[in-house]
Amino acid sequence: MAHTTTHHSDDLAQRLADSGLRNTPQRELVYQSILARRDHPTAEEIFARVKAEMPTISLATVYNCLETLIECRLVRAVHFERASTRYCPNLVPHAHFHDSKTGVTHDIDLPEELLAALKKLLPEGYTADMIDITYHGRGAEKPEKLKD
Amino acid sequence: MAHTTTHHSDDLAQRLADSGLRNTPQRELVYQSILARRDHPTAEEIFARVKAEMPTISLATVYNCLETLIECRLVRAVHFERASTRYCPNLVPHAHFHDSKTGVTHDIDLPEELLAALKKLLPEGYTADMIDITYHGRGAEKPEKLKD
DNA sequence: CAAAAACTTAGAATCATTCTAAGAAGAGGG
DNA sequence: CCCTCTTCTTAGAATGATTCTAAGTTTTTG
Repeated sequence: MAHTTTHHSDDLAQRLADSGLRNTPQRELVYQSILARRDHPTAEEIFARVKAEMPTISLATVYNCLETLIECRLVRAVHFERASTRYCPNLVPHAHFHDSKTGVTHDIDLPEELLAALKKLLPEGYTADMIDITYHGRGAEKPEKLKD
Repeated sequence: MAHTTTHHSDDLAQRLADSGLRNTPQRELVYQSILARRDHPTAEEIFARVKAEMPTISLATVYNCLETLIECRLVRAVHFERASTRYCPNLVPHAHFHDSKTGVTHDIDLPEELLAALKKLLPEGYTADMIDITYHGRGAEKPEKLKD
């Protein structure tokens, strides 16, 4: 089996096939444009990069391709919870659990030592004013008496 | 010093005064409406609740009051990073550090044991598909060679 | 090749949020 | 009290990211 330098493209083709999806030039290009740099581009930025190679591509297609790549687990979306901002009077440091089935969010208390451990992961000279932690998952089948 | 049941209102008045801001019926009402329940309402939901008491209040005012409350550290915004979603090809579990000075985001590796510790905080029966961790703060004064 | 299915496209639509410009309300000084 | 300055509130317009729609293309399969 000959290995080429297009290793990641093979990944893409494989993953798409696994999901019963087609490999298209647009998907390939969007994927490559994300892999090309170790940054965190927005859809608009990706659109700009990709347009240089394929001037006819549309922004909608870029969004579509990104969604496909996320489905195939080749790319992660960073702030993907794009619903409305929510406001919270609980000022004790805590995390949020977002139930993807019900849409309900509730608070999870954070022990001091965990926060300390998280802060230790930062490189020298970096300081965190706050750490935003959100779990995404499912609650218990038999719902607890926790509220939104 | 006589303590009343309007403890939280006093908090508000105090905090506003500390920041050189006025205490208004709108700010009071928005604050009370968040304290009233232990949930995570959106601006629209707060608007709806508050409108019942003060039908002339506007959505813009609700947004303004919320911003004021956040300034005074009486309320937290949950998904406040409302810029564009960013996409990231790094599939190893990692956190993000968001530099509020430069707007730059970079990856922070997460040790397995820390993830395990986070998962242990969940109540019985809760499972997390993913945990989104974002630090907000400032990088080193002498910038490292880390990229966006 | 024909028909169905999967994709792409441009532009309209949506939704949360912010901006703008004008009007009200409170604080202080005379 | 009245004036003026500053702070707030308001309605509606504007913005910006994303999604939807409807039509056109490409691919696949029979």
